[in-house]
Amino acid sequence: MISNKCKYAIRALVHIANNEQDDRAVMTSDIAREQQIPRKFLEIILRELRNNRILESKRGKDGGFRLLRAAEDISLTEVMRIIDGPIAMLPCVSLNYYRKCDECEEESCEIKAVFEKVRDRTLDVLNGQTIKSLTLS
Amino acid sequence: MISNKCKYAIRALVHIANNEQDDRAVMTSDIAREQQIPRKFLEIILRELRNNRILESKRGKDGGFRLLRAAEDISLTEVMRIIDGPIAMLPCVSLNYYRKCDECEEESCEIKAVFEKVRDRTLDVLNGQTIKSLTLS
DNA sequence: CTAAATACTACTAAATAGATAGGATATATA
DNA sequence: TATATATCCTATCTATTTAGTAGTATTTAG
Repeated sequence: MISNKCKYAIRALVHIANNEQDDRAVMTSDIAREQQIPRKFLEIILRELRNNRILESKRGKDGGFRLLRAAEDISLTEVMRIIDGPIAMLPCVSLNYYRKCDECEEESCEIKAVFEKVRDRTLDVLNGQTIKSLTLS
Repeated sequence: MISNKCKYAIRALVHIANNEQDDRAVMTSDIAREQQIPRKFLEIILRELRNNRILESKRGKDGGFRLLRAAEDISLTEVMRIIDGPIAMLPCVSLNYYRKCDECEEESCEIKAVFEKVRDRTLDVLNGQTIKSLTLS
């Protein structure tokens, strides 16, 4: 399962992509209202996306958030990894968050191969997806 | 990510499948030692698998656990669902643990379709796997 | 100056993960 | 029938993660 936080992050980014126009930033409170996301929690999420160079922010009146890159250059996997960490089902088959298992030798691990395949099929689907491909247009 | 508990469960079942012979039950302490799983934690896991009709147990001296069904009739997904619950990445695309999202209308949900595909590709891999297919032989 | 927005720090409550402790119960065998 | 040995069961524990909330500081357009 992905976390609620991650689902919120994706929905927020899609909302921003759908509502960015004329260089106007999109406000947290608008996203929160329309996407039904708790506002203060959303603040944390948007700041995290900004810290990871997915969004840029503008403070003060007429402030808000904008995509830092084009929507088609923000991949779904990048967002998921920022918010939830690894996508793989086992640490020892993770491409971006690899960690050796404590109790098994990898050469002889029976279950590793299966979860490598799961990872590959999962990424086959997710790698093609961007914030752009999730928007209405 | 699957939990450690789930990984332990899979490894324990594979161990039992590899070591069942002459109708002798396999003891918790043997599995714990050879698979490097904390013994008391493993007890809980094995009992849970017994309660879900994956294993049968025998108490007292010469006691232990045996597979209740043939190893090729115990699917990996069944074990994963018993221990960890849903396999899907969103409640609203889960086949066995479906739950509606609070904040989105499913007909117009942008992200649902992607995670349905991930679920299908994941199950393509996992459905073919059984405890038998993970054993040495 | 002021209203309105994000930034930041700190805190909280509930659930889950990953166990451990200790005693009750069953059973093979001497 | 006594005993050693195994599972069964209840309770408890600690740390981490999840999902937020509260309150204040800072920035900025007008």
